Amino acid sequence: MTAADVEPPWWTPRKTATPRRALSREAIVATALDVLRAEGMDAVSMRRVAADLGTGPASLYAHVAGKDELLDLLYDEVVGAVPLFEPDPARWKEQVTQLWSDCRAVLAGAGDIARYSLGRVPMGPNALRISELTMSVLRSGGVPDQAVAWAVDVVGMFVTANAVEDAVTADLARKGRDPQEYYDQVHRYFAGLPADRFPITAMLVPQLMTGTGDERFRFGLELLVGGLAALATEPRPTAAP
Amino acid sequence: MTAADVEPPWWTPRKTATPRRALSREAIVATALDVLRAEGMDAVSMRRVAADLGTGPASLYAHVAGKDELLDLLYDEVVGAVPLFEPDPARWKEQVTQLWSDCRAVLAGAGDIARYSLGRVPMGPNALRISELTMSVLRSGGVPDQAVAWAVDVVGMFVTANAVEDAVTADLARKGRDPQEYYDQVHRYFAGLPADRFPITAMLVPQLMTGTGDERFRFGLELLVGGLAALATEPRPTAAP
DNA sequence: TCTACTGACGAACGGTGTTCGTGTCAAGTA
DNA sequence: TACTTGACACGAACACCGTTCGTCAGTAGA
Repeated sequence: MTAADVEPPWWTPRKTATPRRALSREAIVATALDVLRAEGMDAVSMRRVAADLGTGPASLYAHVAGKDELLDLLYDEVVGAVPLFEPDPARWKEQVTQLWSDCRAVLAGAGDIARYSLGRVPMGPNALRISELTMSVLRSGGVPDQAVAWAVDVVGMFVTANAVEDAVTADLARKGRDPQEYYDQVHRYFAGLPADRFPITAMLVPQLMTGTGDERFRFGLELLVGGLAALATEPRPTAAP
Repeated sequence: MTAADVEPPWWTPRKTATPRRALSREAIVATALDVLRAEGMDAVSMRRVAADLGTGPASLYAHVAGKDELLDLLYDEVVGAVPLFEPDPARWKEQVTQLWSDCRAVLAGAGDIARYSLGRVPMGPNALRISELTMSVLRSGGVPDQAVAWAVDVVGMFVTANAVEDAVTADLARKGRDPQEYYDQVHRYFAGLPADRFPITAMLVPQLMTGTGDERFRFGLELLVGGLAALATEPRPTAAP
């Protein structure tokens, strides 16, 4: 983490720079990340993280204000893995699609932490860099400023919600249940619905059950990017002050 | 509830039709709904619902498989308040916009239960009727079947995610914190960001902070509906391709 | 060397979802 | 009418959770 000097004001600063023992904010976040990847959000508890560090839960509170702050830190650590790049106005549509797809992939690959970030607006340094890049790319494509600002919000929601859905099925798989079994159950349920009251649902069962999560994500992303492109005026030169 | 005969197969059926005492699945869901509206999702616990019914938590498990099932039932009860209507092909865009706005309003008005439904696909009878109507309206507008099927998923996510965000701020207000104070804090944070590393974020602070939740929702909805309209093949009464 | 401070941590508080075993009462049967 | 049956009610307990308090120990500064 090279940008730790940009932090929301409500993140409690480390009390001292020279911890006497091995415990530290970084070690706590790293341990929590291990637990998250291995067993999902439900397993990330203060007690569990403390136990993995060989101590008791009370020890964590010297470095982290509480579980909420730990999850904030954890989330920002996760999205730090999203690859950034230089905006290219000629390829702005491909670039936003790439960026948001990467976000989804990174989030879905780190357990169901996306679920936590849904309500709040992520404002850690890494999340901010992603927002900045998103807005930079959209602006270079000629999307109006107000649309750029709101698009970050809207698409952030969409990406997060999609990652949650992905993580839920991944969680299903980890907990031993076969996701295919679940989908089969849903399929049978749809197919058995009374066709007089749910005619279209019954008719569209094949279409409803088609498509991987990724295909559905691409579909929604195209709707959104297409809508933004329709709002764009002339592409403007590279972002200048 | 007039359509209780359409239920997902994993909802545990009531054990008997003649409960000996006042406890029943309906009474449990109704009590949970009261708690949800009054104090939000966090307050909806087995113990709390049981206490409000004048009994202990163990008593609920004869009527409900567990907390997950209770929340499933609760969610479907909530979305039962969304008003339905007859599809009119000439006004399909206004109709979907209306329907999804109503969904958001109903969800946001019932605490933060939207948070729960994010991962799973809602399949209660009331949620199914909304899906059916959505697909009916989209199809009447000439949207291709595959796009119709996926749109239900995508827009469902969008609406739910939006309702969650609304509910979070509403929850903030209920818990005594002034939401304006929070927004001011965010405003100051954005305004204080180093302009050399976050030039666009700094530049767009006014646009980022503008707009009510409803305005932002409308913006995203227009992007999605516009994208769907662009996919429509049938001769459409309104705009031309 | 002494003092002040701060991180570590055992113990406990009040909460959660869920299960077990037992009690109790209403309906069905003889 | 008397008896049996079985579903519902529910107290108690289990295994967790986040968080706080008070104490202890060891280091940094005077």
